[in-house]
Formats: sequence, C-alpha cells, structure tokens
Amino acid sequence: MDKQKKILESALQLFVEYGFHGTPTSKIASNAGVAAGTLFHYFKTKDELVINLYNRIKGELNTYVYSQIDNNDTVEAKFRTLFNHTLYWALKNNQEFYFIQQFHFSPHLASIPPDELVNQAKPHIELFEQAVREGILKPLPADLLLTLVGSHVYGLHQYLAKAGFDKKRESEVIDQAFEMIWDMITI
Amino acid sequence: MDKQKKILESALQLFVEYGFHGTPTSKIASNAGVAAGTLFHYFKTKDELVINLYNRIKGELNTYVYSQIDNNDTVEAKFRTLFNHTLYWALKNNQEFYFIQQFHFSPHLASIPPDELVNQAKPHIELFEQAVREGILKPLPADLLLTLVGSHVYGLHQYLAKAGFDKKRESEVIDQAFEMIWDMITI
DNA sequence: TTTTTGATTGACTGCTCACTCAACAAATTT
DNA sequence: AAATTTGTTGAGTGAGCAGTCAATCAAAAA
Repeated sequence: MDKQKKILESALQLFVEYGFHGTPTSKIASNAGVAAGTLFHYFKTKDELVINLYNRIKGELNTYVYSQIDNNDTVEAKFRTLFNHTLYWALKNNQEFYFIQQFHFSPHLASIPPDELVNQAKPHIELFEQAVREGILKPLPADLLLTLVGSHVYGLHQYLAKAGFDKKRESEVIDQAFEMIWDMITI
Repeated sequence: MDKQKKILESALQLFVEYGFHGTPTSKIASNAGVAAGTLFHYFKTKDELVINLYNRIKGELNTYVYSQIDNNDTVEAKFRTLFNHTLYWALKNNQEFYFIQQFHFSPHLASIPPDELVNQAKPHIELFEQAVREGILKPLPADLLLTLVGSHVYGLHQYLAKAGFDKKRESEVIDQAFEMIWDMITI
C-alpha cells in the first residue's frame, strides 16, 4: 500500500539483479505498480533514491544488531552477539546485505559524507578500543581490527549464501568461524 | 603507441573512478588519445571491453603470483609466498585490484562462465586441499578456507591502501596479518 | 459545500550514449 | 607499382533514459 516503500523494495530487487545503471527508473516504477512520475514525487533524482535506500538499509542493520546487545554483557559476549546477529541479519536479508557491498564498490559511496561513515563505524570502533585497553584483544589499531573482522563476516556470508545449508549446519559454521576469528584477534 | 593497450589503460582508470556506466566509451577513447570509432575496432562492444579487461587483470595477477612459487617449498612457505605476493601486487596495482572487486559486485560477473571461475580458483583450492590432507590446516572445506583467506587479503589491502604507510611499516603489518590468519587456519 | 493541498498519472522532452559507416591512411602482399 | 588488407577517423543515427509537467483524483481544511 505504501508506495514509497514499494518503490524502495522494487529498486533494491532490481539494483541487486541488474546493477544501478542497468535498471531504469521506469522499470523500478512499473515493478512497484506505480507510474513513472510517482517515483520522482518521493525522490528528487535517481541518485537520491539510491542513497536513501543505502542509508535505510545501513540503519536497519545497525539498529537491529545493537538492539541485541546487553550492556551488562562481557566484552566477549558483546562481540559474539554482534558477530552472530550480523550474520543472522545478513542471511535473512541477503539482498540488503549484498546491496551494501555493491554500494561500497560504486561511485555512489563518494556521495556519503566521510564523517557519516566514521559515525556509522563509531560504536564498533569503541568496542574494539575498549577491548584492546582491557588487554583482551591484541594491541592493534582498532580500524585494522574492524576491517579484518568485517572482511571475515563478508566472506563468511558469501560462503553461506552460496552454500545454502540448513539452519543447523549454518549455525555450526558460524560458531566455528567465530572461534577462529576470536582466536585470531585475542591475545 | 599500442592503441589497444592505451584503450585498456584508459578504461581501467575511468571505470575505477566513475564506474562502468559512469564512463562513456567516447571518454575512454578520447582519454586514450584515440577516435571514438577506434575503440570498436578492438572491442566489438563496451561489455566485451569490460570483460576483456577483467580477464587480462585476473590473468596478470595469477601468473605473477604463481611465478613466485617454488614447488620445492613447504606448504607453509607456499602459503606465505602467495599471501605476501598477492598483497605486494595488489598494493602496486591498486586500480587493478580494486577493479577486480568492482567487477565481482557488478552484473558483468554473470557473463563469466562459472567453470572459468572454478578454473581460476583451482590452484588455490588444490593447495588448501593438500594442506588439509597433510594435517596442517583445520579440517574445513577448501572453499570455505579460500573464501576466508581471500576476505582477509581484501580487507588488509583495503586498510593498507587507505593508510598509506611506508614500505617498512607496510611489510610489518603484512607479516603480522599473515601470522594471524595462519594461526587461524592451522590446527 | 467549496477550497486547498497533496498524491498520482503517463505522454512528452531533451539529452546522452553505444555503436555504425563511408571515407581516408598505412602497411602488407602480390 | 598495383592491389589488398588492416587501421583510423569522427560525424551521424537511433535507442533508451532521467526527469518534467499539465491534467486528474483524493482527502483534508475552511
């Protein structure tokens, strides 16, 4: 019913399948069951639609993942929760997660203000810094640790998305992968 | 002098900066110091140019990296050589390495026959399988190991490319990162 | 009820772009 | 030297696309 939402859903699906420039706005609109002009009522330009979609998805992932964290948890429990729920979300929202990466390897990334990207990463960075101070993690730069753990998550998601295991096998692999990366970054 | 090469160089540079669809063939040609029509003498379509560029770059990386391997080396030495030289190549050929990832997150990937992708990965997969058989690596599927190590390399490259350290600091980080991933995948 | 405001439509426009082609130039073959 | 093949040019073509807009519709405000 909500046409803006329909447009966003339609755009996501088509962008992931055909790429940003491989999907005309007319197709996004018709696929959403909406006239071509309606798209431009909600989004001034196609670029604005792309960026809006990215910000929404990034926001959904972040709020979901951080809603799972209990501040009374130990640092290790926090990392485990973050890791597990990021993967859980990514596997449940394959298109969204793929879109994030697609966006990161596109020129659109340049239109996100750098300080906003820093802000997005801030909670993660602070967790890493705290864990380094507490002597839990190896004394490495927090942004290096974040990049390495992030890559690990991306790679694991890619593997699991392609493999298509059942839930049981999936969480076995995730648990094993967490132990591996945890061993890697802890002292 | 070689116009085909000029076109490929120009295309790489512009694709990395503006994306595939953000760079018109006319710009590729003029940037290469060549008339618009000349591009189509060497490449039937723009898509063919993109795919040709991808295959060349992938080929260059593979031949370079495997030329560094000595078959008398131990498995660990082979892994270390592979790891170090992939990163060395990636840092020396930033645009090329970025292009590979950009290509992987584009619809162009679909036009590479799946068996060719399997072939590209074959030498790596065989190394991993051998190392698992010899009891050096953890008994995990070779394609999972490859994906995880691959992600590690991508992440590390991304970090180093952004950080812009000098050669000394760079190889310190690379060595440290190798120890970390090696500890992670070995028994 | 009447007015105003906002939502929706789709034909239309102007522009960009991939690709063509006829003409010319250079190199290679006979 | 003539003939043939191969390389190069850039104006031109047609298709596709982002974004516009005048008209219609819906619903809330006056």
